[in-house]
Amino acid sequence: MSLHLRPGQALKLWHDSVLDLVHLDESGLTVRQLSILLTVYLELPPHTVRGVAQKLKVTKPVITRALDSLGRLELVARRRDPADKRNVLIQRTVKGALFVEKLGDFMVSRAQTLPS
Amino acid sequence: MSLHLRPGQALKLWHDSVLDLVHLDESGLTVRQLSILLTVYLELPPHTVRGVAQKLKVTKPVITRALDSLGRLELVARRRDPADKRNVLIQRTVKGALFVEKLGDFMVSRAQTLPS
DNA sequence: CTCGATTGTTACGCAACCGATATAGTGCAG
DNA sequence: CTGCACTATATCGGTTGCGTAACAATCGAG
Repeated sequence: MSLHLRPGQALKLWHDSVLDLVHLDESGLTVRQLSILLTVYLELPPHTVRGVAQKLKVTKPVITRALDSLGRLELVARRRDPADKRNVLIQRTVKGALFVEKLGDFMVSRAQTLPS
Repeated sequence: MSLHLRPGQALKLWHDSVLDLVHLDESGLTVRQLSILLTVYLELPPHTVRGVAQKLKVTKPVITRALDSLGRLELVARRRDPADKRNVLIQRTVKGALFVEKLGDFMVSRAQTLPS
């Protein structure tokens, strides 16, 4: 089952959800950082700097710096890969999980108030 | 008709769309700037600095600076309100309209590929 | 006309981000 | 063991964003 959405509905949904996010004020976030966060919490582990960089099509330093920021906010954590110590595994945190969950709730809630 | 969406679906939809936006690389954008952009293009004019600031619950300088950036990108334009010259009216541009339209298309397209 | 209120902008000091490059640590083939 | 490939991070100069506070322009009541 594919979800049918008209452009106007889609944009309003995005707008409303982003507005909720801004109000949450945990929102010094960049679009890139948000993208990294969602990738880590929605896609299957393990996540490495290189892997995420490829997915977003940005350079590795961009990811490193974003992880610094997200780490400061305790939304993700870093751990060396014991198997290959060159790798850094990006891990989820309780705070990050709650944050992403809240984002999902916002969007679900906003979707219900969309005009037909 | 309200749109039914499960949290998992909603988050994946957000993730996929944001990823498209990042790839678009017009993506030095802040979440706040994106929020302003969508507000200007989805809500009924006129839009003033003060009005948008209230809606996002941020201070006016934040809006002024965001408009500087968005203006540099030609995604919005500014015009003095002839009726009350203290006001600045935030106006849409061709480039901005195309950009927002693309965002909507991304999201619609992504919605169709969501798992049930 | 005048003065207080309102609008948007600018100035300042600080922190964060960017791209590009250089570097340190690790793995692995030979 | 040696050298090369690969991972992530650190460093550099420059740009941009932030919050707070001061500011100029404009309106409108009295």
